[in-house]
Amino acid sequence: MRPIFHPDKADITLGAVLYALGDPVCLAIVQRLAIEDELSCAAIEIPVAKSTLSHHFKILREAGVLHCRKQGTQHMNSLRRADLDDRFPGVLDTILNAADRATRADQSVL
Amino acid sequence: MRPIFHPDKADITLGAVLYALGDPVCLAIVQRLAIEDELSCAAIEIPVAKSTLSHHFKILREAGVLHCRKQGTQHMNSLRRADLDDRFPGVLDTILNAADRATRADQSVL
DNA sequence: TTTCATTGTTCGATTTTTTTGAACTTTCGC
DNA sequence: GCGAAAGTTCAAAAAAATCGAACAATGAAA
Repeated sequence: MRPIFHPDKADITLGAVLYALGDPVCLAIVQRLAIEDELSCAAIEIPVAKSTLSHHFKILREAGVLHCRKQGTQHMNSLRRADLDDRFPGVLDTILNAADRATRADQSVL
Repeated sequence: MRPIFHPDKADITLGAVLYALGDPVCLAIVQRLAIEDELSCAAIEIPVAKSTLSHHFKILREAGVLHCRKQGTQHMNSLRRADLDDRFPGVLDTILNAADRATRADQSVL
């Protein structure tokens, strides 16, 4: 069981973050995490295979978008809000804002 | 020669915009357009095949990120800043801002 | 008006990426 | 220990990106 990798704040690249947010599954995960604070992988109801979801969480984690800690058999995920805001001010917030409005307007990103 | 399709402002979706911006080639195009105002496809020096570039411009255009008008044999492209800002306030600006800072820090998105 | 060069699109093939189910690991509760 | 729950890994299948070649459209040159 090797430790879970997280990039240093300074190593977070805009390209990786945008690539992640550009994926509808990842964006949906981020949207949920924006509300729920901390979630296990299983807690996110998205119609994709377990292995696919696992892959997307890895993308987000390695991009520096979320932090993951093990708790028993679960992986608890949370947004790295402070790090992202420090590195790319406003980016996450404006996107979440827009996503939220789009969702309310019944135009889900999925 | 069929007319060039552009989505109405109201039909621009965040998903499509983020998908486009999440692609390094598209992001590079948008970055250039943020500075240059209007550019032909050929004016953008990016190391991809002509047909690939054409494809990326189409992605951006159909996502509502840029507008394209024909001028002779050329296709002149420009950002749909007002429409994007109206629909998703701050999103384009903060991303361009972050991209610009990343570029200056020699961490090109390409 | 007949070339000819320029600009960009379209098409089919190739390569790359994404998605998936099955098998596996880890951890906890019984 | 045994079995269930939560994720990961792996190899195969499906989907998407990339490319070169052929094509269309326009303007310029002859």
